[in-house]
Amino acid sequence: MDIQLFNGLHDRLEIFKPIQPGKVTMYVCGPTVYDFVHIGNLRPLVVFDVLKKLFLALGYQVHHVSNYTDIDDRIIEKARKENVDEATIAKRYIQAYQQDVAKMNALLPDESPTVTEHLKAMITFIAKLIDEGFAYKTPSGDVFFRVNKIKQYGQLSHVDIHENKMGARVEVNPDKENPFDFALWKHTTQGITFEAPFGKGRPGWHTECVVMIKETFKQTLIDIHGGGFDLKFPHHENEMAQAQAAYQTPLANYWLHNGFINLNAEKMSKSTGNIFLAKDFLATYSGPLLRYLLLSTHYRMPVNISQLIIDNAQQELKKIQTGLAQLATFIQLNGGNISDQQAVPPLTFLAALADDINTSNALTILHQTFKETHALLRQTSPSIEVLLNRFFTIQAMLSILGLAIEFPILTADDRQLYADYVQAKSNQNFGRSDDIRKILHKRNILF
RNA sequence: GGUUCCUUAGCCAAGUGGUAAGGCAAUUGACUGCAACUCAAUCACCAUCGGUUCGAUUCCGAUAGGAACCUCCA
Repeated sequence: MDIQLFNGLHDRLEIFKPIQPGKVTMYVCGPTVYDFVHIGNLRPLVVFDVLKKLFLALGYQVHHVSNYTDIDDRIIEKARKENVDEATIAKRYIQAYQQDVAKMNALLPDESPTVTEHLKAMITFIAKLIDEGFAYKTPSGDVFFRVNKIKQYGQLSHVDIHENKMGARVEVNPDKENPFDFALWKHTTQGITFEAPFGKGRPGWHTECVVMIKETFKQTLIDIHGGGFDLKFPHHENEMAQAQAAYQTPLANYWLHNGFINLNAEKMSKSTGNIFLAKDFLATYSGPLLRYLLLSTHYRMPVNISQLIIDNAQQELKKIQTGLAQLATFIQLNGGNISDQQAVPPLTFLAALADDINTSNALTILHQTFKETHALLRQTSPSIEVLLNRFFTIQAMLSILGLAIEFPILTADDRQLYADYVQAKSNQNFGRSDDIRKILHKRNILF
């Protein structure tokens, strides 16, 4: 099955062709660990997790890397404020992030490199760019990339370096040869600093991903590079420019960007306080709910979050939860054995996801399957074998979508209680049957 | 100013050059001891105005409204 992806490099849908047949190399820009992440930070996590699971389901071998930016001005600032070192801050928020990832039921990347681990390689990389004339040192000690040397610059984000509209909003550093030139190395004496042949300082953000890709994949060109839309410029454009300079490659063949999550129809922003931290959402609601919310919209479209929309999604998710629990219960009460079993999701389901990760359509197929299954359950004596088949099919779909939906595994006590319930009802002892019903309802067995 | 993008029923949302998937909510009916669950049925002139076309929600242009990026940002 062909996978079609919207490639931001060419702004069109393209059939995915891996560099090596059957293998996918995928790098997703990870969080800067200076604070707790908000729910928007979790969108790329979900999008690329589904894509990864699709690749795996289709038999690809996936090498997935996602970094932590652990050297950054905001981290340094926070460390100074709290009077601790930068590593303490980074460690704290990496741990917090990982807890969120676990709750979102996302597969961990195969590698999660950090800037501090790859500093030496970054310094070597920057030195090479200077040697080859792609970068220059300014009197103040910064090292800038020379965008004029890259004829493809602007390919990804459609910026025109000759238009020179930059500086309309921000004062341009007079040391820059071109306003679009960006820092590879910042000379500084504040916060954590590192020794380099071109001076004491710390690396700029855009270099880390280029270097980490080379270091982790041992390749200068990978298949997929992903991240949020806002990363397109300047971050990804600048990564690509460095790769063009150092490796003569565009760094990745497919550049994927997810849309934003808005809160009450406004961009999430710390300064305005319009922000929903992931840990708060996950504590108030659940991982599956956030997953469901994100999956119901195409990944390139914005998602708006409001109380109304959350409530709505909760209703929808409840249907799936109820449906799965009912199916699981019925099968077990009728002698079926629900144990782990491999099942293949419907072809239509995979095809939906293979069509530029159309999770919305994939959910439609999930809903259809539930509807058909409910119809089966209403029959007088449905085939357990057929129902089991349905159950595993649904499980396979949920697994790719990453929706961790719980269902009951009946204990002897559950079974006895259920038998009592049926008995009480047939004896028209409704007081007792209602009591038992309440217990079974709590156990996710009766509804 | 430059560059992207969006506008589909009360809500969420997919999609296509030949007259609109799916879900939630709602209404009606069935099932039930009563409920719940579930099932069935009902529920859209695809922002506006032009153009191209035998035919446009789908392509092109304009208008209105909204968003993002151009500065750290998922």
